[in-house]
Amino acid sequence: MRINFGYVAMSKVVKDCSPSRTVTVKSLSKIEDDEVRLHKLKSIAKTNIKNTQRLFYHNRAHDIKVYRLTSKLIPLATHPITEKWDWFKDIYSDLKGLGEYAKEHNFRISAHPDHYTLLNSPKDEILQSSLKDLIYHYKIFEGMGLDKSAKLVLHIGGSYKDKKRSIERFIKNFIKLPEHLREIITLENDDKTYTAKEVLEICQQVKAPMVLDIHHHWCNNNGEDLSEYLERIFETWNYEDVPPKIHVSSPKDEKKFRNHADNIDLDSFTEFLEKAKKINRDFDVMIEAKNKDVALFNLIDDLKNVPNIDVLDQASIEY
DNA sequence: ACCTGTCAAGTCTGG
DNA sequence: CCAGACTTGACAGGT
Repeated sequence: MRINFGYVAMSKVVKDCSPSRTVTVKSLSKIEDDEVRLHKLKSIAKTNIKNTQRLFYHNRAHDIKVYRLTSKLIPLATHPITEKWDWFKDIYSDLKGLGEYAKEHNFRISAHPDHYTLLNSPKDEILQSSLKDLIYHYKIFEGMGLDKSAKLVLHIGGSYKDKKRSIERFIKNFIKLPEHLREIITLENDDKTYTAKEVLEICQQVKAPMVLDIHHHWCNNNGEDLSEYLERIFETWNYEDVPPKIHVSSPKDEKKFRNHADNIDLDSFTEFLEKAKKINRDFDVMIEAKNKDVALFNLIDDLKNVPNIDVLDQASIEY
């Protein structure tokens, strides 16, 4: 089975290449002239896209096919202060070029709306702003010309003191989403509230692919053994054009167990590979480590010394 | 050039 | 009921 590795948003190798530059609401509101204000937003957005393109060149040079876009590509895109700004029109040609490169090199693109995007909030205004955020991410993919193989990764949300009803509310709201949004959403287990088993059940019910986060599973489980669920988790991807994806990170330390370490611990990763071997199916690994792409290269280096593993190129292995 | 407090957003906990 | 933690890259103001 073949495993492709990727990383999140920014590189530790390419310098001065943030795709997430922004501006604060405070400093933006100090600008009186509308034109100057729009220019500020527009130039930050363009810089972010340009830097993402530079990261794409870097990814191409290092055989990296799996990449998560920053959610902050367009500064304050869903904030009321930019309401009058038609950002899509201003940067469409830049986005289009970015997407063409991604498609040309078969990149597998994803994005991860942050934890303020909550489809199961009991408050309608939170649901509405979450919807707005999903639409924002969709427009980025759309502008890039990506098809539904580009995925959004979401968590289920809060428990609101009644997990059962909160799951029901999630499902109700998820099903109501327009088709074009629903078909790009994948659901991930989190480190505090919704376990891998619970998310799997939701995924099966709403027919969404599940992204398994191994680190989150260690933080939050009811004693379930992953190997019992792995096959069914991967099966949620059966109708997709892309292989299943998992998230991999290592705990910072015993005390700050939920925090991400700089790099990936080899032993726990190979332990997972043993379990995955039984299913014998290709999958993608999103490395979520402080050292970003460097952590990916470090892990690949470590894997070179593991028996039965062939390192195919700088970012993929055969096992 | 470097340092430090602050930042759009929600939820949960502890006081 | 409210303040603070959560988490984290980047801004912004100061030196």
